[in-house]
Amino acid sequence: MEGPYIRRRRPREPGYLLAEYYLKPKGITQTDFAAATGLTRKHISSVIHGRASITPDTAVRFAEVLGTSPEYWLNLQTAVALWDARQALKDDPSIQRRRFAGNGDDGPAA
Amino acid sequence: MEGPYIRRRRPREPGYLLAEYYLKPKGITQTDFAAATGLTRKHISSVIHGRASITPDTAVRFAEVLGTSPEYWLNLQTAVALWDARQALKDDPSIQRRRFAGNGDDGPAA
DNA sequence: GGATATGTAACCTACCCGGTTACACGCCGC
DNA sequence: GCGGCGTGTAACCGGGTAGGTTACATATCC
Repeated sequence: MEGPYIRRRRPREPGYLLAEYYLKPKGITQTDFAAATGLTRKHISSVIHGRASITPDTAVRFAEVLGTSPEYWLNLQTAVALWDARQALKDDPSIQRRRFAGNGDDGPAA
Repeated sequence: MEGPYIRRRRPREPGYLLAEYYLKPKGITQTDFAAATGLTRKHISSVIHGRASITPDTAVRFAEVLGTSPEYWLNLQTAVALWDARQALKDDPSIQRRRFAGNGDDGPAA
């Protein structure tokens, strides 16, 4: 194998999962969910459409209302953010890759 | 038991672990590490002292240079951020807790 | 006295979270 | 037709913060 496993496709936005697997099945409107979380209707809409991301604050609010764990929502978000960061830095020459990696595969010691 | 397990004390800053378990043991200076990651010396110092947090961008840079996973650094950071968010929202009245929680412990169905 | 490593302050730019207000559209029931 | 509801979205704003530049101070070691 060559290198760590990296998703080929961008992970789903957490907002998609919120709408598809929580709000829709339970028949919860965005308006009601906004009221329950203490956020604005507009902000919930932004999250669902991927224009706003899940912050720690948002994750705790979602978790408290839905009875899930905050880590669940936050991990979904960081997966997306990490994927984006990897893409952006893929060939960035300002990084000296494996410069201080633990094992001695940085060439012969001589 | 009552409620989810929550750390009593704030998790360690990832910067502390960077300095204590990576830079110091390997004899890497902040200056060299900054050069290797493509960040500024000042910014590395800020991360180590908890004045700047690990973003996805930073996590990827650290991982590439040290040969670890980006998730490692990012998870350390989100653990701290989540702890802070939980504290800040602990008694926030704008959240309707368990309003849409799945199981029916929201009272008798009458 | 030099060079090196670090902390830190002031200042700046860019980004983005989350809010407010307002308008437009589609659907439903009357 | 018309009003209410749920939703999308645009414009605008305040505040926070990532990360940079420059500069100065300190401590250590040669």
